[in-house]
Amino acid sequence: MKIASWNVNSLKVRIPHLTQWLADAQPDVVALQETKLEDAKFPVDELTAAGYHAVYSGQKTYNGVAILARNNGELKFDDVVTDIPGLDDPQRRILAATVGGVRVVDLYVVNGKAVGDEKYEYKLHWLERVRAFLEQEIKRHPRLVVLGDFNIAPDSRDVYDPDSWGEEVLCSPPERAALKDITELGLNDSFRMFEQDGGHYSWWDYRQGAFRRNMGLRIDLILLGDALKSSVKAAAIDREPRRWERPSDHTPVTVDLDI
DNA sequence: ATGGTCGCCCAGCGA
Repeated sequence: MKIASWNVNSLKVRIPHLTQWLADAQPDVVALQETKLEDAKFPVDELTAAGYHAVYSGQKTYNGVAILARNNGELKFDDVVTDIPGLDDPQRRILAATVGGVRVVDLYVVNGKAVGDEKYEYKLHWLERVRAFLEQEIKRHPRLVVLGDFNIAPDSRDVYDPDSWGEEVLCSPPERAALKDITELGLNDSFRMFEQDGGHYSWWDYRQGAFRRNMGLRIDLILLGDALKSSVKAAAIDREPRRWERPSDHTPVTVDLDI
């Protein structure tokens, strides 16, 4: 089973990129973030034509998450969750579903704007509520995959210039501690199971030719529950779609599981 | 030295 995560930064704009990438990469399950679409406008027909069905939790203009699964007759969605205890949140950032025997939790983590901003305080609160939810999820579903745009670079290897970035938002110690509280539930950063070096990023700012200069961050993660660790055959970042015309600022990340 | 790009839709915010 190949599982992917991609922040598409508007599914309406990126549907050609998504359908091309689905054809190229042939993933079984794909978590999307920043769809920026109301559910009534979700591109069901285009995705059906591409061979995928979907669950989605969207809103106008901002946020929005979706999970796609290949239409091969086996990958049905069960136990869909869009809201968690302790977060009465109109922002559509969380979507959980069971598919193919795997529990998938798609997250579009709050960006936080700047350390100390009220959005930053909300980010830390949001992450704590998500941690509590995941603690319950992994008990019920040991075969747990938590993936998405975490808006946190786990350590300095995940930042193009850690000295200049310092302890700003996406890299601040409290954010990294909140992520550690999640990974310590027994959720493993799949990319780091295969690659220890820095310089591998999943997001590059649209400005300053950041992609061309590889000035990026690795903030899109696929965390695998301990029960899935022995099944992982590969984890990768696919930079190709970031090279295409009118790209998302994020590129897809993937894992291959032998299940 | 300052501001630099997208996407939402047309003003300015969020990332």
